[in-house]
Amino acid sequence: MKTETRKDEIIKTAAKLFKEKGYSAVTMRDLASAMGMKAASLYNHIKSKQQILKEIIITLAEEFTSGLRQIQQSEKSNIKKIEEVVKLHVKIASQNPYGMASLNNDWMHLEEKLDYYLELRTNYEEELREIIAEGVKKDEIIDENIEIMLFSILTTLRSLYSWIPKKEYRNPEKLSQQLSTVLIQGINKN
Amino acid sequence: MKTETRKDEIIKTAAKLFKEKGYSAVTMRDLASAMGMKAASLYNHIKSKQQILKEIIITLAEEFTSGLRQIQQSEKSNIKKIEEVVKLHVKIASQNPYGMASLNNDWMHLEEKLDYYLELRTNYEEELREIIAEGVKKDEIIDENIEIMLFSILTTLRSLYSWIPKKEYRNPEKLSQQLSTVLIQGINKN
DNA sequence: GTCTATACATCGATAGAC
DNA sequence: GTCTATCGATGTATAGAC
Repeated sequence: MKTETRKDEIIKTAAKLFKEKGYSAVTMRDLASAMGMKAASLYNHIKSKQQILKEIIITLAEEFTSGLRQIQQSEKSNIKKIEEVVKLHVKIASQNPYGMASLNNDWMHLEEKLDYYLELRTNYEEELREIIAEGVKKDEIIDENIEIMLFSILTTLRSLYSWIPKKEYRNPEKLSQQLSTVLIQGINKN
Repeated sequence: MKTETRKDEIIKTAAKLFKEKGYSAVTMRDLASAMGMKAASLYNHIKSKQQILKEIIITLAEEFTSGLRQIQQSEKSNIKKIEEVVKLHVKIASQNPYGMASLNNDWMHLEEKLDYYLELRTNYEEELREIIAEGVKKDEIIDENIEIMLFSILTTLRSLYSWIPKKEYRNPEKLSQQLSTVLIQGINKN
C-alpha cells in the first residue's frame, strides 16, 4: 500500500492537462490552479515543468520495454506473442491513459532524456518487427509487407489511450481479446 | 497552373514546423526564421498565428468530408467503400503529410472554428461507422465489436502522415492496396 | 514587402514572509 | 508547505521608416 505523495498528485494532474492541450500549452499556473494552489507552491514538490514530463514519459517507456522483454523471452508462438503485446498495451493504457497521451504526443519536448527515450522507442519497434518477421518465416503470419503490418498494429495500440476512457472499453480482458481478433485476423494465414 | 503565393508558402512552412513541435511550441520568430525573414514581416501576408492553423486544419477536414461523401454515394459494396476510404486517406496524407499532423494533433488549439471542426469530425466518424455496420448486416464484415473495428481502422489511417514520408511508402496505389489487405482481412468474413 | 523598435501579456522560476 | 511579489526571458502583434 503506497501512499500517494503530493508530488505524485501533481504529476497525475499534469498528465491530465497535457492530454487536453499538450505539454507546451499547459502553464505552471494552469497546473497549480487544477491542484488548488499557487504556481510558486508547486516548486516545493517538483524541480521544474520539464521534470514532470520526464517522469511521465520515462516511467511509461520503461514499463513497455520491460513488458516486451518478458514476452520476447517466453516460448510462445509469434501470434501468441502479439496477443500478449496487445494485452500489455491495453493494461498500461487502462492504468494510465493520460500519461499515454504525453508519451505519444509530447516526447519531442523532452530535453536531457530525449536520446534515451528515442533509444527505448527504436528498440521496442525493432523487437516487435522481429516477432512479426519470425511469424512470417514460420508461416503463422501472411507474407505481406512487414512494415505495414507493424505500423498498423502499433499505431492502433498507441492510440488506445484516447478511446479507453469510454465506458464500453473498461473491461481490459474483453478489450484485449476483441482487439486481438480484429488485428490478428488480418495477418493470420490460418 | 496556380501560382503559389507567399501566403501559401508561409502556411506550408508552418505546417512543417507544427509537425515537429506542435502548434504551441512554434513561435512566429521560428516561422519567420524558416522563411528567411523577420517575424513582423509575416503579418503582411497572414492575419495571425491562429489563422494559419485554421487554414491548415479546415481545408483538410473539408477535403475528407467531401471525399467520404462521394464514396458514400457510390453503389459499391461496403468492403469496397472501405477500400476507397483507405485510398482517400493515403491520397490526402501523401499530398500533405505536414498538414495532417496539425489536423491530428493541434485541432484543440483552434479558436473560432473549433465547433465546426468537431462537427465535421463527428460526422466523418459516424458515416464510417455506418459503412461498417451496413457491412456487418450484409455479411461482408465479421460480427465483431463495431467500435473496435472502426477505431482500429481510423487510427491506422490517421497516423499515415507519420510514416508516409519514408521512401518505401511513396507509391500511393501500392500502399493503399497493401494497407487494405492488412486492415480488411481482419474484418472480412469471406 | 521587409525592416527596426517596441508595446504589452504571459511564461517558468526564485526570494523571502508567514 | 503555501503564500505574495517579482525577475528576466520570451510570446504575439503593431507602428512607422525605408
